[in-house]
Amino acid sequence: MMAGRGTSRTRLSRNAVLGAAVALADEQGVGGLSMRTLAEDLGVVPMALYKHVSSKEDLLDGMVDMIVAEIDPPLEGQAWKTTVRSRILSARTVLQRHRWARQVLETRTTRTPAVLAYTDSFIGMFLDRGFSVDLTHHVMHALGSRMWGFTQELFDAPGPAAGPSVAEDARVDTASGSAQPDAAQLAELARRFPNVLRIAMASAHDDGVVGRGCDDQYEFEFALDLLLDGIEGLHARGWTSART
Amino acid sequence: MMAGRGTSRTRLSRNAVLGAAVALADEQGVGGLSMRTLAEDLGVVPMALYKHVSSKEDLLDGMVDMIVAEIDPPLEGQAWKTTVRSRILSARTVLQRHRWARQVLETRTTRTPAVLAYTDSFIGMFLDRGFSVDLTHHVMHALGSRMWGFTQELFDAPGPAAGPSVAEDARVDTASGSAQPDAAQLAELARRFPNVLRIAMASAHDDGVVGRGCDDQYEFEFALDLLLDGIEGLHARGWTSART
DNA sequence: TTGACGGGTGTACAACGTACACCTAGGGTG
DNA sequence: CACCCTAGGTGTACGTTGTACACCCGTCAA
Repeated sequence: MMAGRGTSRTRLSRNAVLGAAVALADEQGVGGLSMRTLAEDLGVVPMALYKHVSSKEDLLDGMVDMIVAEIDPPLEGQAWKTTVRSRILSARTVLQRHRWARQVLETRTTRTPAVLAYTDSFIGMFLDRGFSVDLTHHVMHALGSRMWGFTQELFDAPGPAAGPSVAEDARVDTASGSAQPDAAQLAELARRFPNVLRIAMASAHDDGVVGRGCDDQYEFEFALDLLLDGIEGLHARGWTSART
Repeated sequence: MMAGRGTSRTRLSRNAVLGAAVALADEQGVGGLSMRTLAEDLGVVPMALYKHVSSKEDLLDGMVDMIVAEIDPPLEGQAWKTTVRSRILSARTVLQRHRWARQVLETRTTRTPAVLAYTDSFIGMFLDRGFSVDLTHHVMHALGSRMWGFTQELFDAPGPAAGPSVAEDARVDTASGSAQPDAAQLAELARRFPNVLRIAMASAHDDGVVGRGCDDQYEFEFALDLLLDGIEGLHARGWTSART
């Protein structure tokens, strides 16, 4: 008796759990997503989830991975501007579809492989079209808040994510300091995320291609001035959005 | 016995509570801020806080108000660009000083009077320098993510915040729909936040000064294209940040 | 047949936000 | 002076959260 509940007792899986979590967050918001509500949603006891997800943090990381996968791949054979533009707009529609995502992303500290892969591909759209590493670096910072809020902490401590699934016990942990990634990890990193590495290397030593290393303040002002200069131009020529 | 704890038992106040909360969040992060830890910090029992703060939500709103007050007022008698630029940079240093703020702002739904006042003054920097309502509208959207993340939900449902202190039971509440602000509230609103109102009115009926009403998608693309055009220019002329 | 093991269960605990009843010090009024 | 009213701090208690730990069962390899 009490065998299942209507539907046949199909086994759970990490994907099933993540999928249900995303669906639940979509309709209830992130506030309505607890291990208990999610478990009930799956017709299972709360602790069952921990066989597929190591913690709620891990669950949220997995959910982010899922929606990152929804972002369209970059267009092929188009001008950089077209490609970047459509990619960003695709990311935006994904974030619109999952309105909890912005809030969740804001709290995430671990970069999972899926997120790194997206970032890497994103950087590639510039580098592959002949952008300099220097300019690409600044452009990524400028676009960050549009892509979504990954800002300064992108390039320091790239260690955490190397495994084929989710990093095991990886956590960035305030002031650990001793987490030096070993050579094997670095090599794996270089193979899978070459563009990230190029950018990271360039900003590591300030004698490199990038003028003054990675200065948050500078990055911020770079993006800001870009906006302001554009605005100034519109204002000067009496721009208006109306067809008039 | 147990009268106070070293220091004389000074009475609490809303400001004292908020100040302690900000200080605690500054050093512990928002995760380390609970009603219990905050109470202990103040040498008081948790429930005592509720005499000065109606809920934790209210506490967070108050904390936001506190740091908004730290942002410098706009410069007088300067070009709009100088004024806006320095104001945004001031806001940025405040957010750097209180690193929990970004995360908290992302979850806030109620706009308190202090926040509205800041926004209003911000809009004024453009309007007072001769910017059109139309352009100012779009510019505010474009700068939003830089100022901080108030985005589309700025202009719909302006009701909540009218009282001299914090709005009493105001909450935006999903799909309430029946919360029509009465005339008195509107008048008060118009008196204290005239610029907000002008922008809001303009986007309310699409025959107004703003071309197509307030279309989120359009706003997003507006800001995006501003950035992209600027980037394109830099790329074309081989821009680099190095002194070389 | 057996034994290991992947995966669902049950109980339990600490920490959270906060409702509710209570007590108490201090000050305005008779 | 006696009064009591009230602003503000206290104590207890409840429901909800994440999750540790022990358990148990169904499936498959040997």
